[in-house]
Amino acid sequence: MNDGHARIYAAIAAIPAGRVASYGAIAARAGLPGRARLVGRLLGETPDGMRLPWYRVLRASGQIAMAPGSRGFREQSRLLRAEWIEVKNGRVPLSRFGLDGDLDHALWGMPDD
DNA sequence: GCTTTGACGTATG
DNA sequence: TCATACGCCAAAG
Repeated sequence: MNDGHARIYAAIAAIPAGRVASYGAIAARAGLPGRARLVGRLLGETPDGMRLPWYRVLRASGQIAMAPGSRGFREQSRLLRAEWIEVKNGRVPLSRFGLDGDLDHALWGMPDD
């Protein structure tokens, strides 16, 4: 695993519970602006057993990236709702659950920057 | 090596 | 909100 992967994993792991982030935001956070696809590809390769909140990563539109109705899609919806994140038609309102949304959570929850 | 593909993003109409 | 176009780049063939 290279440094880019490690930073992407770190960025994803830094998303607070009950919050979601976009692929682009993760890439930027990992120091790889414009490499949103790299984040998606990496998650596609990530084994299910990986201890990572992959389900908190959505498209910039708030849409779940995986095919509607697929196994991953339903699993992601389930995990999100388990954290009180609202999922309607495969989509999450970023205005409320995004990192800079209305909820009174601390941003990123990571004090190291 | 070249082409295709893809858990994406932004701009534009 | 939907569609189209273009940028991006690592893997797979």
